[in-house]
Amino acid sequence: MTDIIDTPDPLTRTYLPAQLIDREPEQETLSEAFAADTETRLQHVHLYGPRGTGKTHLVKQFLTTFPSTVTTCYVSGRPHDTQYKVLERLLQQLTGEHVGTGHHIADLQRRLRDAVNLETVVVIDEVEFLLLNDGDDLLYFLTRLENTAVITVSATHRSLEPEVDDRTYSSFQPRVLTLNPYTPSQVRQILADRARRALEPQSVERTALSRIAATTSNIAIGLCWLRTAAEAADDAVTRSLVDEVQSTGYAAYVTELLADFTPHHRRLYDTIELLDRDRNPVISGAVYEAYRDRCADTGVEPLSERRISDFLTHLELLGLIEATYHYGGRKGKTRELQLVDWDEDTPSSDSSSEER
DNA sequence: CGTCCACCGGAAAATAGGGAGG
DNA sequence: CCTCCCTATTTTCCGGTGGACG
Repeated sequence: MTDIIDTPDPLTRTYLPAQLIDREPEQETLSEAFAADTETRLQHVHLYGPRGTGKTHLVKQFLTTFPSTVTTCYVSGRPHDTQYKVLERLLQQLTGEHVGTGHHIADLQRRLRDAVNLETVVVIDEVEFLLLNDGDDLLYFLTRLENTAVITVSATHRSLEPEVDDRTYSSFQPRVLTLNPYTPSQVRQILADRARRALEPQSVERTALSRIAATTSNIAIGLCWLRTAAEAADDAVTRSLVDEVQSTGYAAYVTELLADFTPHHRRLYDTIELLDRDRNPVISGAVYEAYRDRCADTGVEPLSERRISDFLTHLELLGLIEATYHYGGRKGKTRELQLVDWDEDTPSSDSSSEER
């Protein structure tokens, strides 16, 4: 049993490649928005792109291009889903001071206002979680700050206009940037690049990558899948090995996504996965009942139905489940839930692997 | 045309924690 | 230590929804 993994880093989602593949136009647009000659006022930007299109990488890469006269901050709205948490994080990044809990929001806002005497660029990644949980107060505050440009990033909202108050949007007025999903050949190229950096030379079959690329355009899924295959490989990642570990790879992706959430999120997801075996939509009430039973089996105190309703929305925002909302009608007011079929067009006996 | 499905989702309150000043 | 302020998480409460069925 030989290990074909030399350096695991490039196969993880936190790995930031020095060069992004096929995102030059977007990098261009970003630089334009912040070009020195566009008046004195910094421009706000909203970046939209489905999961696994390289939003976070693009924006992090972009932050490194600023001269030292500009301060940059990066915060993700997923763990930091309240105004308070984001402000706390920003203060820590800007001034190094660590504020605990228990202070007034207005107090943190005042301290932050004092801290941004230099030009500052603030990125709020996965902003949909912040908006869902705590509304747009923070966005209103930040976009009205002097010397500060805000870059919001979302995998779910193409525009934030319908999501925030009019007064917030009017001070935000972002330039909107959209990332399109990668094409299969781009996915293959990106995965090949990562594999070359992480694995032994010649250890990945070309058709193995094609198989992944033909199944998903989400790079994060692709990476998990490839990594899972590489970990299981004896001496090479073959196409059949990739087929073999397909569901394990996706499971690893789910686990990675849910790692930032509570064990109840995980339990809830597992519950739906079980109910979804027959691929029929299931309504939220039934999901809650099954969840409660599951808790009873494991001796865990279940959360309330209202709370779980919010957690279902989280899973939906993560792109793990699909929900059809019924606001009344014969079915009453409810949601029909289903796992996302991420590998819908998985070719069971495929002969049309793209080759070039 | 009235009724009913079934829980969405807003609001308030309960609970548990921390910080600052007396 | 007490008091009074804050945030965070979860529970409790409940009005409201609209198409199909009778």
